[in-house]
Amino acid sequence: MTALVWFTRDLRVHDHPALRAALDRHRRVVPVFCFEDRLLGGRHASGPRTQFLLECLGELSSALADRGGGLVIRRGRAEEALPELAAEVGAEEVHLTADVGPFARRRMDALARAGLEAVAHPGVAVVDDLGEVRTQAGGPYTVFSPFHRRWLEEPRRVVLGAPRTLPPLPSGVAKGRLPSLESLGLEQEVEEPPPGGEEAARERLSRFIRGDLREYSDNHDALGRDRTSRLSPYLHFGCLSAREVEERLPGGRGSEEFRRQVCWRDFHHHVLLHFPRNARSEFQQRYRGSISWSYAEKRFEAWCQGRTGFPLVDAGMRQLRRAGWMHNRARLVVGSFLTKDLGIDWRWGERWFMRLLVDGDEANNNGNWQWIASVGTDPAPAYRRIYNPARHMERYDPNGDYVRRYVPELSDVPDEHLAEPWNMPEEVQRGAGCVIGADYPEPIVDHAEARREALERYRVP
DNA sequence: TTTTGAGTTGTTCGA
DNA sequence: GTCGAACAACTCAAA
Repeated sequence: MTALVWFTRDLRVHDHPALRAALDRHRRVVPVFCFEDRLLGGRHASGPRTQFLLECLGELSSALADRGGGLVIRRGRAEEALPELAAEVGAEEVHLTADVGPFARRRMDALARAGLEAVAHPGVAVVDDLGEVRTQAGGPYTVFSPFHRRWLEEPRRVVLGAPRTLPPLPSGVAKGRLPSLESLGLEQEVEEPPPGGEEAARERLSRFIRGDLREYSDNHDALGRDRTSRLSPYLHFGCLSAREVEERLPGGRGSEEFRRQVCWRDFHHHVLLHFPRNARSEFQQRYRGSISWSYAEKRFEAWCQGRTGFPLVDAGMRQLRRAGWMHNRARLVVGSFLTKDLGIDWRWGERWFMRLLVDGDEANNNGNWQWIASVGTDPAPAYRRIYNPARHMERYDPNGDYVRRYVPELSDVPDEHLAEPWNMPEEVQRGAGCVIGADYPEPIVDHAEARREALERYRVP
């Protein structure tokens, strides 16, 4: 008996329930990854993320080969390529890790229609059956805190080790080759991307647990220090299982806080599972079609390029361009700025993030964009989510380390003018080599005025 | 069914 | 500079 193991966003050998189940039940196991043009060229296409994916796959392939097996690479629609491969190797079922997005779920249905039995296993979230976490009334949760309380009580599965050995691939099966990024029609737009792969992921997790986790509660919001885990890309592609991450937390205040952040990931996945239409429209019905979003392209472009004239916003956006990643606190500030100060449709911001973020994840990205746009699951009123970039800089980047790292024009601006450089007297501007309007942009909006207009927009009957 | 407590991460204004 | 109040009433989830 032969089975396929279809890898999607679970690119690891440790703690992999689908792989383990296939090995337990079948003598021959054929691991496969399928490049889908729909994903590579669709609205979530991304050069940086695909490059990261290629690195993960290269390493996964070696890890499987080191254990006696291998990874088959195919190109095309899964519901065509997988039944084809199944026929080649005489497999009747395919094991995979269940996912929550609308696309992943449609794809799984298509596979069933194509006549290949698909067996889904847990492995993306911490909790096994996210859809079955229910309120007492039997419905899905839409507020984080009650979800979190319940989530802490949910049963957990046992963390699995990596298999020691794997059966060899059937002789004669075409293994296929990893494509190059260029051949996929994509380019690496990011200068300093994180390295992909399970090894890098496990190394980073260990380092985080030994180091910054202890002081995580106090430091995770400090932009200049940047003591976050940076595990998000690895969690997105499943180089690490979220369940194993949780299991390895040693306890204590930092662990509690970090675990709560991991719970947000499960929460966003839970919400998207139950409300797939969120992928395209507002979770809150009262805001669907009732807010007149701006589509001002020049302003959007200024935001994308980090040239808004607000140092913290620009630093965040340039970090995204440079690293394919942005500090969470900065994501909130740039998100608030785009949707509240510029009044631009949150979907534009969501799309730009998906293009550059190595950790770009439909559930998390959509959930967080809707949250900061005040159209999602956040119960707080919009006026509490209009962030002042200057106040945020004073609070979370008081020495300007973060801003100066990513906005070099401002390196010599004195601390007291860094949050609002447009208020610098002219001779100070010249002294700092930063003339506003020449070396660094004028602010593209007046925040106080933009705030008043935003409050108007959200005043929906 | 009704009631009750609570809701990630704020900002501004005026005393 | 510091502090408390206002922002605007609403909906979720559990008891």
